[in-house]
Amino acid sequence: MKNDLSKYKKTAKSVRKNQIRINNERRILAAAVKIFAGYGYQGATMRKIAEEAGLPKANLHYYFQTKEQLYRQVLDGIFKDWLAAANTFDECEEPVEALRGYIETKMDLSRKRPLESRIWAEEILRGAPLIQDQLEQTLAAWLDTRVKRITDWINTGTIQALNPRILMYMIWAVTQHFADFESQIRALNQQQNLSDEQFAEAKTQVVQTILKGISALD
Amino acid sequence: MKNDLSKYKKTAKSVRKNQIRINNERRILAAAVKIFAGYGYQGATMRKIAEEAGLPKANLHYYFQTKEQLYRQVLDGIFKDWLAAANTFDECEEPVEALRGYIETKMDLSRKRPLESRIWAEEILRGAPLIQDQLEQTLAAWLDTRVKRITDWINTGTIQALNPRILMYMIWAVTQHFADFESQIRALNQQQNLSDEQFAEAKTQVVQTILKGISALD
DNA sequence: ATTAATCTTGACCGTTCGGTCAGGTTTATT
DNA sequence: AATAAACCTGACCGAACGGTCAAGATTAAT
Repeated sequence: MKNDLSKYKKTAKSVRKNQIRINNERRILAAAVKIFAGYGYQGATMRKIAEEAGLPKANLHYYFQTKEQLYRQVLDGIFKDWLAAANTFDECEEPVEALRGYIETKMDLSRKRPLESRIWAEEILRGAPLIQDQLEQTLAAWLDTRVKRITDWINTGTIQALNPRILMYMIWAVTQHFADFESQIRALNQQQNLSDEQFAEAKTQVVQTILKGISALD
Repeated sequence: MKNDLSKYKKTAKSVRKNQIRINNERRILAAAVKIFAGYGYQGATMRKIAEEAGLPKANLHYYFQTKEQLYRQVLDGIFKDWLAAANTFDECEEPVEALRGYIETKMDLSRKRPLESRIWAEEILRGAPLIQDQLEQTLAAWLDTRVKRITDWINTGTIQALNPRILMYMIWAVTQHFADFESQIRALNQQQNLSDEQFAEAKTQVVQTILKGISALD
């Protein structure tokens, strides 16, 4: 019960966590993202994370009781980022701009946070043992709402008839591929990561191909 | 040196491996595919693979000296399947049918061999530590040749101008997504894997979207 | 200044890992 | 029938794992 948050209710000042705790939790989480992304859940060790964070291993267990709990918090952070990006889907009324904005946001996320994308991908690859509930509830609800929007577009003749779910799977697949398969792309690009120019070209082509593919352009 | 193959050169009959060896290697490899796909390289243990194969753990080490060597053979098998599928790209002269055939073959492979696709994906996710050479040589050479074909199509005006590499990345991303992210798709499909009908629909839509997206249709 | 709460950490623990090996059994060769 | 080659496996090993703990150091509250 060392980390029981109820202890903070005693004084008004400590309703907010101590600065020491805030700093160390942040350091540990940042290190955990790097190590989980680089080695996977099983391959990551508390020792490696501790080294990356510059703290003794026992200190990690003071802030996060178990490796699984630390991993869960990392996943929670990733899911929040994902949902924030997902909301860009609703910013435009019109299908072309809504889809373009969403695809571009997802591409930017892959570019800026590839480690998080890889942790997510590995979790799904392993059968989503820890996030199945979130997928079946939060993600499924999010998808259902967007499926309805796309269905409306189809019914009003704004875009061609298609299965909206499969469209979303395609968008997720392509955008996340640039983060998840980065090492393969690098091996096929003279052992160099995509430059900013190359990535910008990829982003444009992905948007164009998908929008054109569903007859939303021309 | 127990497994040194030179021992088979002694007699004409044993140039071919014994049936016992053939059978056991096959059993172990099949079990290894299941376990590596389900738990990842680090999460997979020789004990789990032995249980799945119905053999004592020490017997695995008789046929495959180390876990890494067993894993390498699994990866080699996957790469061979991948290359076989890749050759369907060259079966048609014409871009629409060449691309359609390749996309459909990749979709079928994801449907029939999802475990292998996931093992491959995890290896890439981890930075391709064991297959970097194959990516940089065999795969890069394969891609270069197909890039030239696509460039010819562009130059003759058969398809619109685009970056052929990015097109291939998109095809790989989308087709493999149906194997690699199966658990996510299941969570979004009432906890049911895609039925044959649903998968057939996905296959059609993926082909249509990509071909239309590069202005190869209509 | 004193006390209480929080933070820090080296040393340690039981478990499981990949891998080894001696010695027995089965199969192939002559 | 005898010999050799190949196969089988329970018991074992050192290393590394996640996690614990007591005791000291630091910070916050009074």
